[in-house]
Amino acid sequence: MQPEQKLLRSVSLKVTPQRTAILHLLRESREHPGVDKVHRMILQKYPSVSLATIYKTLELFKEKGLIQEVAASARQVGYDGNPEFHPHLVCKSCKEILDMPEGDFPQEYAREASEKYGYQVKSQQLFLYGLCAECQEH
Amino acid sequence: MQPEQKLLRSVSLKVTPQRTAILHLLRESREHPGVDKVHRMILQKYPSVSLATIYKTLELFKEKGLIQEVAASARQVGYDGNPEFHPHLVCKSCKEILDMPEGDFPQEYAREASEKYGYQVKSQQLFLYGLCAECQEH
DNA sequence: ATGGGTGCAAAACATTTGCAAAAGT
DNA sequence: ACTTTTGCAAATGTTTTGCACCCAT
Repeated sequence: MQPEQKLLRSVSLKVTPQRTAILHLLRESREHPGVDKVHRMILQKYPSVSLATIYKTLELFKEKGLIQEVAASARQVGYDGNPEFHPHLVCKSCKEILDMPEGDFPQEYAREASEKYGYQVKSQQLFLYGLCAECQEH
Repeated sequence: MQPEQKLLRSVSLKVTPQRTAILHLLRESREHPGVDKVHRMILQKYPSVSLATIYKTLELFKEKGLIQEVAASARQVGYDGNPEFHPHLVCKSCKEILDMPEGDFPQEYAREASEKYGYQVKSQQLFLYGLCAECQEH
């Protein structure tokens, strides 16, 4: 059985081809596509999937913790099939979002948030904005 | 002369009451209001300012580096009158975004991005999501 | 005087909703 | 059989645009 099907079951969601495909897509790809791009990619295999389903599915996956939403900016929101928190590199030119899986998140900020502000920190996001190697040359 | 007027001049923008008020608002407040909230706040002093002006002005200020856009999530985008990069605490319950000005940004990630991925890092954002002290009690 | 800025209304775009039919358990 | 999910179309919400008038320099 595909790992996506196991994952869907594990959060008590019904297994449908659409869901399996969307989850598979996000878990495989190094990209963090937005709603529209996910739709276009899914359309290649399932030509009748509607945009509304993509919206509903991504929201659901996010709630269930299967994926994470990556808001690099107001106009660039992507979805990451890896729900673990890891830094993201965002190229301002080509807009690609790259994972930087190495290195744990710094815990000192979470500790400071807790000690100084009484915050109960649940998750973190670190974005590094700049130019990727490719785009520096052009 | 108000510091906002100096700032506007320093980036060669004409000084208008609308711009002065918007910039002042963002620099004073601890909040990081979104487009709509900025509009409502400005409306109290200048009842005829249009939403379109708010959009145009915020975009312009961002380009000029007078403010920074803070995208805590796809549905929560705010504007911060302090363009320096500092960690942000985001309460998932009350949606408030709090600055955490203390502590420099970790440079190790930027260095790693540069060394391993050839990135030229221009800026960073760190978000800590959780519950603020207030919201933990309710 | 003139170039840039503003407000309005319309256009474009993005997201959400309700519902009937289809599919999963 | 029962419930959930899907796709459609409409509704809603958000952001952008073009343009005439106004204002800061």
